[in-house]
Amino acid sequence: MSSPIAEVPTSVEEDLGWALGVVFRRYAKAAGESLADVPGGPRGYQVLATANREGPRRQLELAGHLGVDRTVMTYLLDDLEKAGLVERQPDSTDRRARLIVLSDKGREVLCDLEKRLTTAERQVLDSLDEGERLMFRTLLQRVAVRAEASGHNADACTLAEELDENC
Amino acid sequence: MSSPIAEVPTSVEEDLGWALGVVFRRYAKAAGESLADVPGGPRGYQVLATANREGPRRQLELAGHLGVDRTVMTYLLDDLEKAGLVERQPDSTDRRARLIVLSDKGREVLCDLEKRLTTAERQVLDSLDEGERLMFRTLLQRVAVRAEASGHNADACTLAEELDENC
DNA sequence: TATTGTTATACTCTATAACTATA
DNA sequence: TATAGTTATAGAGTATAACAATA
Repeated sequence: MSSPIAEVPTSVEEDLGWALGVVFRRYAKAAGESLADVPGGPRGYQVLATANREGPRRQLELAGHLGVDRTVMTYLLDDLEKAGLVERQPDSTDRRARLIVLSDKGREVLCDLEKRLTTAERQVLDSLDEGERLMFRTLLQRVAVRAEASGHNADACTLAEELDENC
Repeated sequence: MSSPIAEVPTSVEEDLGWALGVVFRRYAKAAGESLADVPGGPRGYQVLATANREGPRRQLELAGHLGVDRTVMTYLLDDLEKAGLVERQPDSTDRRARLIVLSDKGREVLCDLEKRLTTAERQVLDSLDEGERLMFRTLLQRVAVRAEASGHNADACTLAEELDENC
């Protein structure tokens, strides 16, 4: 009905960027709708999830983990704090820094949000069976963790220059 | 050195959205740097690649395939056309529409861009071995093709409501 | 001097609305 | 009346710069 393009599955070799973009946008849309009432949307959720999983972290750490600017993190936390989901607590080891901790309400809300997100995830990974889903998530997670670790200072031209493709 | 978060690989069960975001941004950054001189950057490339692979398509089709608004597509094509990489040709079956076709120069450039992108892709998928890379790309492609097909009219609440997670 | 966090500002990107020309 | 494409405008999101407090 809509676009006649890509109804024929193309070779796997091409368009990693396209596939990543489609899946990312699809998930972002589904998650955004599921979390429409959450301050900050999917990002607000990620702050809650990270603070809950990793324990109290500094704003700058959270910003790096989420891939946003520190100024964005300020606004995000303002909203979450106004909603009573997190608190900014002083860091006794560095009085410049603030540690982000979940409130009791934040923990409650987080539990509910995780259920909602499971729905969104199912929608996106609908075309995979149980085993494939696990495989996909495992590989994606590995790529992501590695990407974050080697991270923000991308070693751009370090390892590649010579390539021979059949154009 | 940078953020101490996520150096401990977390359970696969959580944070699909986080992993997708990290990998997507990582690829976008690498691709953006590789294609800095291309009109429209990675999107310009995708227009060229799609037009080459699928043959002449209408602007609206391309916009849907790339996940951008039709107005964005206009600007994008303006730049690509100015650079002599594509041409807007009349569609004999509908005089309102324009078919996007690659110029000879566009085909030349595309070949070079594909080589560059292979570098970017290697960086991103660095942590996977040969077999895992193929598996990951195959699964991702499947998810993406399905996402685009079932597509833009997401059947949001169609299949899920009941969920039991251990919070 | 460098860093954490905040605020205000500017910029980029994208979508919205109005328009032309076709159907 | 509805659709393909263009243009101008407004809005959302993001980054930049300047600041205060602390290291």
